[in-house]
Amino acid sequence: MQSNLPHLQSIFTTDCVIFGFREGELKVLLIERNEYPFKGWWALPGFFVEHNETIDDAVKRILYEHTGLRGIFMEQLYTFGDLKRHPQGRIITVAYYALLRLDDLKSQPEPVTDYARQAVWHPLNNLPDLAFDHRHIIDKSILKVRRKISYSPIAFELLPEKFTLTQLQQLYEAIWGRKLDKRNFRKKMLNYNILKELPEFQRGVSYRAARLYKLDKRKYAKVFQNELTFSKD
Amino acid sequence: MQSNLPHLQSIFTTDCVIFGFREGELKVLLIERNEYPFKGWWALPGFFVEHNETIDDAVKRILYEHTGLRGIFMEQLYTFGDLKRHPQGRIITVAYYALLRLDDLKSQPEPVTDYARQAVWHPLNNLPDLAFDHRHIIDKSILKVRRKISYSPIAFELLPEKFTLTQLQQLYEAIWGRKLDKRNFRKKMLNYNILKELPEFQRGVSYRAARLYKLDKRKYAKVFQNELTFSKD
DNA sequence: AATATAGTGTGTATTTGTTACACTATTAAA
DNA sequence: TTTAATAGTGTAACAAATACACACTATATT
Repeated sequence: MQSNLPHLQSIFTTDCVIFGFREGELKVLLIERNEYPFKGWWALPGFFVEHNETIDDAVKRILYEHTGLRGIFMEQLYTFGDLKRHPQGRIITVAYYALLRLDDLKSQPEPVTDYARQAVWHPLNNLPDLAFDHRHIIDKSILKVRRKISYSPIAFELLPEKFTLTQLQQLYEAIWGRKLDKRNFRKKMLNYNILKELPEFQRGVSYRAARLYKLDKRKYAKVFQNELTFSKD
Repeated sequence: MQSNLPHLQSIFTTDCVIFGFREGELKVLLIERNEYPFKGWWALPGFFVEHNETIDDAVKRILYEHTGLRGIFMEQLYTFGDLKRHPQGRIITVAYYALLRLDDLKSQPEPVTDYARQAVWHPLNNLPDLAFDHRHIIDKSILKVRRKISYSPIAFELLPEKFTLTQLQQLYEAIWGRKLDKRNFRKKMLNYNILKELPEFQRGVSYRAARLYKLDKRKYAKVFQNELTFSKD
């Protein structure tokens, strides 16, 4: 079936917007392309989808290659099929976004693939020019994440297992791009009843020791039964 | 580029969940397939995407072929790429949903295409068995529409230009599958400030003449600047 | 002609959620 | 030990969502 109908054949790829959070700001993992077109440009990690491979599987592969991790939160974003998005003909891309705990990374990401010269975390607010329509894809991802964290607290996927409420608030502020009221934020978060207060405190980061919390996954699942996808199989 | 890399070639299609609203219930347009596989089964209208055609364009084509109308509200839903969704090999489908004013239809839909034997509006609550994973696609569409009408009043796309608040409420009730309080519904809708009260009344439908409203498109656009896509170019 | 019915139409009280706002306790660094 | 930075806490005003009860009218049935 693959070869009979050449005018119906299409090549397609996935591109993945991988978000991380560090130093109070959102980061995106970009690769420097080592292939034409756009050789030397920054781009989203992504690759072709094989004809015997699920799209999800292709994304999981890309995530693993770039992070060495499995079980990363990921979700399909949108499929882009403009005729001119790729200079060499119409290539469709199914874009995903993923949320990553940067603390889980052992080291700086080193791309296993050879289509990339390097992979670097870029602050979202200061992105270089990007290949193809990748800037557009990132913008669309942010909008999605922004909307989604207001009805499903996926933000936790960006934090270490144990976190302070201040960290959580800074994360929301980074995603929404505006300051939040500390007391109101805490009230609301604790009212969700999905956080477990830990006996421990975080020391050394700030002047005063800060209470640590972690996500209560049972209650979390109860309240937000939206099927969240993770890149582990 | 199309023929060099056979293992990267995939065939893909779009499938379109076309919703309508009549007699107080949501309807979905289904076709009876005239081709194998699943010949004789009910399925979503959809077709192959040509390699020199935008996905949006393919959907617009399908919408026009089945309704004779342009300018229908449509939005991309999700891209399905399971290996087993099509018995003859992996065919990716980009699913869209569309909202249609049934009153705009001149006549019963007659498929121009010959892959369909007939096209029939089915009540959403009583669907036949469907080909492929089309049932799954429909379910996902409903969830999307349900969520979307709470933050963006796309429901108007299903109503005639002039409508009563009762009709609007019945539509919301059909989409959400639950009764709403009449007074609260009216209050909320009128508070959006996107409805224009008409001097006219609707007679003959109910015992009492009912006030007609129409959408104030300027204010609507101001408040909900979410890029809504319509199938006109 | 009387009556039942289904639909339209309106206001208020209650609850719930959102926002605004200021001080003390603790720790680190000078 | 003094200074500066951050953690942590409660309440009042306001806005929004919800619950709730009744009056009116056109039509259909008896």
